[in-house]
Amino acid sequence: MARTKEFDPDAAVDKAMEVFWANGYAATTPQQLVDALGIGRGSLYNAFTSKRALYERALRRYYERETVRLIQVLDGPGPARERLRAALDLVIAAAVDDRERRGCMVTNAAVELADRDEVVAHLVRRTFERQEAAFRSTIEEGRRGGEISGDRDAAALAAFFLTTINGIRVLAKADPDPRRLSGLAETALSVL
Amino acid sequence: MARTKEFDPDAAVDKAMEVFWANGYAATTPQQLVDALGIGRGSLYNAFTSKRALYERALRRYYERETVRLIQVLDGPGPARERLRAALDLVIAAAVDDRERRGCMVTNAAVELADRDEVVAHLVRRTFERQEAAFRSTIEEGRRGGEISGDRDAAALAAFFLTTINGIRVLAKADPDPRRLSGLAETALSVL
DNA sequence: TGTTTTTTGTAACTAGAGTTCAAGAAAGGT
DNA sequence: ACCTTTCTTGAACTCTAGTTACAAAAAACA
Repeated sequence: MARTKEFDPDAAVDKAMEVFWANGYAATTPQQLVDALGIGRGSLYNAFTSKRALYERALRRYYERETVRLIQVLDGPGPARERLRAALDLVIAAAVDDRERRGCMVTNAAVELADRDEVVAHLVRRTFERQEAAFRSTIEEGRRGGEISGDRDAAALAAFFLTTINGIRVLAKADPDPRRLSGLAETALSVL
Repeated sequence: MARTKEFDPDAAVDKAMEVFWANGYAATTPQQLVDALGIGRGSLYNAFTSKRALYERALRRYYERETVRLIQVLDGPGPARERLRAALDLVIAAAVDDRERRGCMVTNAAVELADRDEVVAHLVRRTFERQEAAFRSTIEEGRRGGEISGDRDAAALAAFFLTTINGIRVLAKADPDPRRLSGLAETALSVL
């Protein structure tokens, strides 16, 4: 019938994700992609159509791979308050361990592209919505269990936490100081 | 002695600032700059050396022009608490009124370049530090006046507000909904 | 008015971006 | 074994980025 692909497209998207994540969209060149994926230019374009299309797949992959981790922590077991803390700690740990300071690819996409690319904007919004929803249900649980008092509504608090993690990612780009970032988490949690 | 420039370099930097602000660094082309500044390529490079150098000047100009507004509000008259609210409102109003969703050029620079460009990182840090300092002294004033109770230290709160405004700017890139953003300010202020 | 110095506009240049294409190679069905 | 199809490689192509070179012009001042 037909020749079979010599590379694994799924693995290739993972590698492309790393490149775009580290460099952003505009600053990434086809050459970098070719080098990182270890395939020829022809195969690259045959398999992925265009830089733009590959970026989109990479961003979706990032969502599946990285973004869910936050949600898993929030949806996990344990007291709601501790889960919220764990979620912030996860974001901080990711920023601190990130030697190249690539940050979060969704945050990066939001800032670099969301204002000019409707598809990217949509993807970013979707990601934010899911994270926000996870924050929200955790807060609601904590409220029901009497663990979280306060009177502020859960939706507002969820949006607030989403803002906080994005703010942390921006600050960490300039100054990924663990102590400073931990203090931020502490302060943010005090709204509860 | 020598011929004089036909264009105003200061005004040119302002225009360059607008272009970089709207498009980011990598996505901005010399052609766009030439068009926006209304000068020839020769003059552009004669006066500003390189795209990179012009970007740096544009970013510094942005700091002088836009960033001080926040600080002015915080350093202004009135009760500390109201000044903090006014500062958040300023950020939100800027985001909402920003039809092109260019966001804040410093936030954009932080995300796009701070991880690879030490000079930009330094500029961003400097900007953040000043804003943070303004938040801090406002909080300390409020504390002294008994207006702001709480026990959390002013430095931590200032860093927290800095995080919040950057988070707001990221969210606004994807979804600049005034109501949502106002709720965020409300929630953030409740830490006091 | 001439000299000097800098600007200006335009052309030119190199490098690489982003993509396409032609020719051969593997896979599998008949 | 052959045919078809899809893959691979690598060269090739176009276009523009980013910068430089240069000749003409124009302002300042002697």
